[in-house]
Amino acid sequence: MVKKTTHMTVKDVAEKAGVSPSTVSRVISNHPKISEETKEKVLKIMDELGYYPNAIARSLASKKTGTIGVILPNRSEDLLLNPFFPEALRGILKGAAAFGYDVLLSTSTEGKNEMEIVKTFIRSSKVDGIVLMSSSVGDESQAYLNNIDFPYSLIGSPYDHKERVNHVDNDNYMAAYELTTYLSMIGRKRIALIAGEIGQMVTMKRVEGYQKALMESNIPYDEHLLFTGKFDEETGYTYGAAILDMTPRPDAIIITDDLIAFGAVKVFQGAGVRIPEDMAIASFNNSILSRYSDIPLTSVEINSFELGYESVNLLVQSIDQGVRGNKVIIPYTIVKRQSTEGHDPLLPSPVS
Amino acid sequence: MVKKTTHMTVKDVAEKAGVSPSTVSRVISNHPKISEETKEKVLKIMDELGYYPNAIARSLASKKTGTIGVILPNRSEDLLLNPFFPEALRGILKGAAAFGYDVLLSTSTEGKNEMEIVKTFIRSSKVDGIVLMSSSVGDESQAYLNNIDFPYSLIGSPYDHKERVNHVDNDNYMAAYELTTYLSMIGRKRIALIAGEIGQMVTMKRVEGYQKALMESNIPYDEHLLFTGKFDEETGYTYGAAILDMTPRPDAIIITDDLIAFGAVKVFQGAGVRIPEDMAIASFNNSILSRYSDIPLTSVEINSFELGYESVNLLVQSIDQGVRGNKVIIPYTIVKRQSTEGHDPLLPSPVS
DNA sequence: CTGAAAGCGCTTACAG
DNA sequence: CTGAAAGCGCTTACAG
Repeated sequence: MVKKTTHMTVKDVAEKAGVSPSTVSRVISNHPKISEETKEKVLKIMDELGYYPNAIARSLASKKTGTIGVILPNRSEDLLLNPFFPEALRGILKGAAAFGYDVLLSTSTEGKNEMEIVKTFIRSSKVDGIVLMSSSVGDESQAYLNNIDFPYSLIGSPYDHKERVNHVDNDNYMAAYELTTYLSMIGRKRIALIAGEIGQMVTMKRVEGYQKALMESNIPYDEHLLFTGKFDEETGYTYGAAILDMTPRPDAIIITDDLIAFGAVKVFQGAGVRIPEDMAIASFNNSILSRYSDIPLTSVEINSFELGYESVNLLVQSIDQGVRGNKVIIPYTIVKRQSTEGHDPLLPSPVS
Repeated sequence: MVKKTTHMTVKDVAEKAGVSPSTVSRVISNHPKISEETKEKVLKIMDELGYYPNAIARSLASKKTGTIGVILPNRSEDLLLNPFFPEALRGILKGAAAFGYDVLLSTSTEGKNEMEIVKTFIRSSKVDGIVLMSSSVGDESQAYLNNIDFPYSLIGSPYDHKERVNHVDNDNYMAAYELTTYLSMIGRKRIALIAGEIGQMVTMKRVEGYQKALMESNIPYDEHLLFTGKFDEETGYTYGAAILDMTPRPDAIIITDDLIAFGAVKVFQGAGVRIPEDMAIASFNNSILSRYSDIPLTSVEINSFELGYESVNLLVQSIDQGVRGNKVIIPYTIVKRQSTEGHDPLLPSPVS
């Protein structure tokens, strides 16, 4: 066991190099107007001494932390089951690395709501900016951040003040529109929609796209075919069963998440309903689940990684240049599989 | 848009409350020997002023950050596809919240190796302790941390200095032993093993348990039946195909990760090999994939969440009380499903 | 139980 | 291009 070496400071380096602490500091931050000569010299000493700048002290003096705060939705199941979050987080981490930031993650406390966490991050001066990983109607965090004009970016669409909020999203309206139109094109007449939480902006957009497509396909919108629950399997069971019992029964369902879709598929399989012959199913997120499922699911690839990466890009612009209201749209792709297309289940499913 | 309120400081609070900054500081940190009276008074002023302590300044003065650093494996695919990491991370976040710590996540830089990230976290004084999410043989991070005696805990088993390293793990030796024995009991004679990366401690342990069980079941260990690759589907394809071509062909495979197992299953299905009749398959992690798969997989539930949670518990003890060498074993469960048990695939698969 | 003082390790106008 | 000085907002022996 080696003794913990007492930490070197700028002062130590300065003395050894025969310069002032200010100069050492300038070398650390790569200040432009410092002579190559002294820079080299100081750098050499720093290396010799094994010096490394204390980030905390730098933060206190400079009022920059080099850290971004990432707010995960507090409902912990999301992080667990829904591949969207790890995948988007991976994009965020990649982005943070690329732009030279560290990532502070919100810790999921039961009682505390999201806004409390945001407030704490900011008031304790631990972060330079914030990424909000989901957006719901009337979101308090967004309101707070807009109000104090703190740099942040949003994965999803702002519920308000769109012109001021940096955000990255898919065109969920179009995605749902296209998906619905596709189902109509393959001959489906009664198309139901099972959505995750109604309060989410993403849900709103998808419902709108769905309604618009129905209208253009001359299928009357029937509010009894619209179900909203949670982003879990349970929701799929529940509404799958409800749909099963309807007369006339829908012949297609759009489901806003693969996990929900699984619940529904299970119900239909149990009841001997053939997919896609009797019931076409199309969902969102194109998670690994949708590929490996018993019946591979048609699903919308939303490119979660890109969503995460770009959220950091936007945030960094917001921090460095005060940018507000920037918007990035990430393309989606509808990946068609057996649950709508049908094909011999013994053949390997199309890998996309 | 409201002007960003200039931040209150201890000094402001002190003046308004008619006490010294020292006293305010003691109220903040809930110092024991402070009179209830002054405490109340100061608390009230803090509230009135909307004061919130600056965490950075506290850190600098106190040399405690209230933050733990979590090191994700840098191979980014892991985080993406393998449900172990998000689930363990969820446990870590929960633990951090419970013990009052924030979580700083390692950002995945291509070039930087894990130890560099650990070093940077520590030398920049950004964290009080570190959680290492995986352990491999000859792990440099562990060596470094042991050497400077910095508080950390490990998910997995230390490759060295077991007596000094706080760690939390399953009994992977026993898990593999039991799983192998089980396959032998149901009549399998040639049991292959496909493992993730050989350098991982977890792989070593499982291989040992497997070998021991074979011996006790009077099945000769055949090194040609041991395959090591990566934690991905590809590995499953490759070695699944290799096993398919063997004569005599194995009649069972233990696979150390559900994702790898999927690759293998796909190969066998494509070749018309019946599972489990011709080939029993058992894997690890009991991920959501193993339940939803075409053929539900027998898999070992390792309780990733608990692993994560306990790693933080250990770490906090290490930080606060200087504890070293504590060890926690998290129980595992073998969840038996169709891939070894067989049953009518039309029946709903057993949910566990 | 409370205060005055020094200090944590940097950065940054300011002046030259 | 470089240095002296003040300061970032707290904490913590020390003394009383």
